[in-house]
Amino acid sequence: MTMEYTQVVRRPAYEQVAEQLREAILSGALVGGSELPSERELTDRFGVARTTVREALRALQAQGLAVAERPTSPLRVVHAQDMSVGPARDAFVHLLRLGAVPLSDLVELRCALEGAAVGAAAGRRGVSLDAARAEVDVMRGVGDDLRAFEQADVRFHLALVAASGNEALHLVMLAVRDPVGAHLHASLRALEDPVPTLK
Amino acid sequence: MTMEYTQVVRRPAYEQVAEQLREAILSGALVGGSELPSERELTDRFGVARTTVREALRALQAQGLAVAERPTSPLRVVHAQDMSVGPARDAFVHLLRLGAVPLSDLVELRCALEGAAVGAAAGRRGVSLDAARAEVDVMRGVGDDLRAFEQADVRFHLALVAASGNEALHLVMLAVRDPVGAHLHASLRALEDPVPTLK
DNA sequence: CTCGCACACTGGTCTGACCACCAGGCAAGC
DNA sequence: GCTTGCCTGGTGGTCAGACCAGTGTGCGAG
Repeated sequence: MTMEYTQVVRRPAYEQVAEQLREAILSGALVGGSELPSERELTDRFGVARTTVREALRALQAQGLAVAERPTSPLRVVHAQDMSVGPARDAFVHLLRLGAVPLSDLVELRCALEGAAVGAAAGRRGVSLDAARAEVDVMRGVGDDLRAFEQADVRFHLALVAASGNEALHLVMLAVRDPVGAHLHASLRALEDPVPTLK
Repeated sequence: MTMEYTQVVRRPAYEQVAEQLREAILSGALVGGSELPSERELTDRFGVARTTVREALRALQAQGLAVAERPTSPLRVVHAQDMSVGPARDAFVHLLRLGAVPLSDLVELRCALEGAAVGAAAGRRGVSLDAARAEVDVMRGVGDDLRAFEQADVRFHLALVAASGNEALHLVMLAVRDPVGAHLHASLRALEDPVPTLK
């Protein structure tokens, strides 16, 4: 018979440790807000060296699943509600800076988000759009101050999605805000200072 | 006079190393697809121990900025076009599993995305919606097979955003797809197997 | 021209040590 | 009583040095 062979997989130990810890956090076995076991204890539990454990922890940290209040203090499991922005936003920032996504696409995405937000907000009772309206007034009043206009604009977008009560919309808007803002800033600077600051 | 004090900041070395490498990648100083310097060389360049360098590399890896083709092979700087899905999708998966974002919100987000996608696709010439239409036909034909229906549905959503040519829409849709799919699967399984598999 | 071995890399892992920092306990001082 | 100050144990941060297992390369033997 023809034997079925499978690819040999060699996964580094630090990855396996990270994987197990990640699963423990996502499954709720490690409660949000609580302290992770100390590095030395994890060393014992997993039967690997401390360096290995530390590499795994750095990965979890980069993904936002573990956070350190202060440097030199034990890592804590992230709280569900704190989790939101960090990693997702970073991912968008990276994508934009790498040029994988044009700015115009992001703006279009933002439009889509807020269209949906308005719809969702309209369907909820007791929702106040005052915050959003206030920003519109600000924008009307700033005149030629492009920066003030832009900032009010950003707050307007956020106020809209916040009113919708949709966490996912809010989150993506938050993630999109910084990259878009950074690009706008760069564009404004280029307008005001025709000579680019070449290194 | 009252002296102005500022908080003392202590940033770990591994973080500073990661920061510098991150900036080098995002700024293009390290070209996408090229190999990162070896750990030992980075050790010399940054003047830190190899363990420190490795912790920094694990962080970059977790963020998707550096990738290893095989384990035990040098890390490569991520290609802009490859960057897209990984980290952002992971972030959504984590958010959903942590319960920070209800599934309904994600579905609503998906609706918004594809509304925008249809609009964008309509504005482009030479765009074919055939792929999307085909999936609709599939969904019409599957009858009671919920799984097949669901898979066609996912492909339909993706085909729509792909037709729009908007990278940002496409990206977010990709990021949302897996988490939504996983939850739907779990729900389906719960329907078919009324007795939850308690540990 | 090819085969095969040695060598020079790479990342992966471990050991064991030292440091700075922080919190708790506890005793000496007010 | 309360404060002050020290000591101590535990934490993360960092280091140097070592070994291993893979991998690619080049050079010499056949």
